Amino acid sequence: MIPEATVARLPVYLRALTALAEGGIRTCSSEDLASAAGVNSAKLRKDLSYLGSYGTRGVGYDVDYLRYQIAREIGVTHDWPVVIVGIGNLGHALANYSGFRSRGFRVVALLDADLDRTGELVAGVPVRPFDDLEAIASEHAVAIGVIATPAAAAQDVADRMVAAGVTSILNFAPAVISVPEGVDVRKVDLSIELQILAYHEQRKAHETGREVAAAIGGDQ
Amino acid sequence: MIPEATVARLPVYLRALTALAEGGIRTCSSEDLASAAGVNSAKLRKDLSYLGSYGTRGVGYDVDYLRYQIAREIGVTHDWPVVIVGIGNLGHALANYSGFRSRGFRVVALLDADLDRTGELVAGVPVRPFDDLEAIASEHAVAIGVIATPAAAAQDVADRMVAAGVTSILNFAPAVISVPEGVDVRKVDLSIELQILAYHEQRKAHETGREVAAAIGGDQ
DNA sequence: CTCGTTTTGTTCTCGCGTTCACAAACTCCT
DNA sequence: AGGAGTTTGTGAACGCGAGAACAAAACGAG
Repeated sequence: MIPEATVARLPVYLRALTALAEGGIRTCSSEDLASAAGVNSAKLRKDLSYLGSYGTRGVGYDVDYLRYQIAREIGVTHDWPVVIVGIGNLGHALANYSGFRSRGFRVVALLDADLDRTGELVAGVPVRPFDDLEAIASEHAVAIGVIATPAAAAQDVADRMVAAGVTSILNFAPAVISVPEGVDVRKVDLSIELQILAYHEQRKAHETGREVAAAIGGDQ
Repeated sequence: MIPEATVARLPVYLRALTALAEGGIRTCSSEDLASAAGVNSAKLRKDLSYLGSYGTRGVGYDVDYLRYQIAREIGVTHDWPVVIVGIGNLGHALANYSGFRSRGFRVVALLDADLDRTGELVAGVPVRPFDDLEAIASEHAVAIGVIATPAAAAQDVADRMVAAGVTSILNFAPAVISVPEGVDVRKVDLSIELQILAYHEQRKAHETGREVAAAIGGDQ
């Protein structure tokens, strides 16, 4: 059993290894890979040790071999079919995102509740009515769904996805969705990320403000 | 000092409180708010206790009051100016995202290195050359920048942002960027999120596969 | 005023994740 | 072959966050 924190970093290592491979590098030390991935080398080695012993002491890791082992562990040696629901601005961006195709995912359908959009081509894939979800999910054995709808629709979409056999959901809608046991949900929320930055930014401003105040006003 | 894990949840509470307020609810218990935010009530109360004692025992929390206190703590009682660099599909989506404006952020500029885009209006804001970064940053006192460029450009953009006085960066490019001490970076990576889901999906498939194998093959 | 009910704020314990530090193992050079 | 130099894999210590459990405080009924 691989710890969740490690699982979340494996894709980062995979990307770093791919970058190294594209740079023509065939072997790397844990130090090299760690700095490419933005973590420290002890953590990297421990993470990799959960997968097995794929390195050679005194030498390092074979880039291609390790890359394959991580890809296999994550499960992206073959493509996963994915449906995207909600073809607004974000849905468009996701459909066009080339990183999906190149990293183990294939967008098999774009769905939107707005029937005026039906037939529109986005990134070469036609938009279809949301009601086609069940047919598409069973036809392509879709296990992963992406929600890019407004918040109000998110729970309904999630329910329908689960009923259609989807067991992993990536939710971009700014809403908390509840799903049955056994279904995984990951949430990406743009404005929450910004608010977290704002908090730290405010603290920095406070700090300097205090320093300035102290410098000007002295110790009153 | 508020723990980082708590800081990351405050925006979720803020959003849940806003939803409750819009539903006309003026008072709520920790249990109510916790379920709206998708956490358990003990954790919620502990998180809120870091801010102060804003509840009333036996009664609960005043929705508007608590909302203001959290907004103040996060620092979104006033708007933060934000620049977005890279107006591709994702940049478009971000510029159009209404959640920014309504949650304490104001997009003051859209920048793109491709001069053919200059002047194009996106969500009412004109696209300007990337070289205007310094002028815009100092004019509007921009502290927060968003990177929505391809991976190859991310580090350069980050360096320029830091030089222009940006001290918080939200990075959507699939690349690790390094910044000096004192600059905060948060990373949002779409394909990494999907890969994490893929890992769990594969494990589920394995599980059922084993169960099926066991059911068919017996205990050999 | 007193007692029972409700709900917060806080203490305590447990488990996970991170990091340090080092032994084991491999290469290279002499 | 042997020793010096590298680098991995892992055991142990430490710190942080999650959750349970409870005491303190407010409210309302009689």
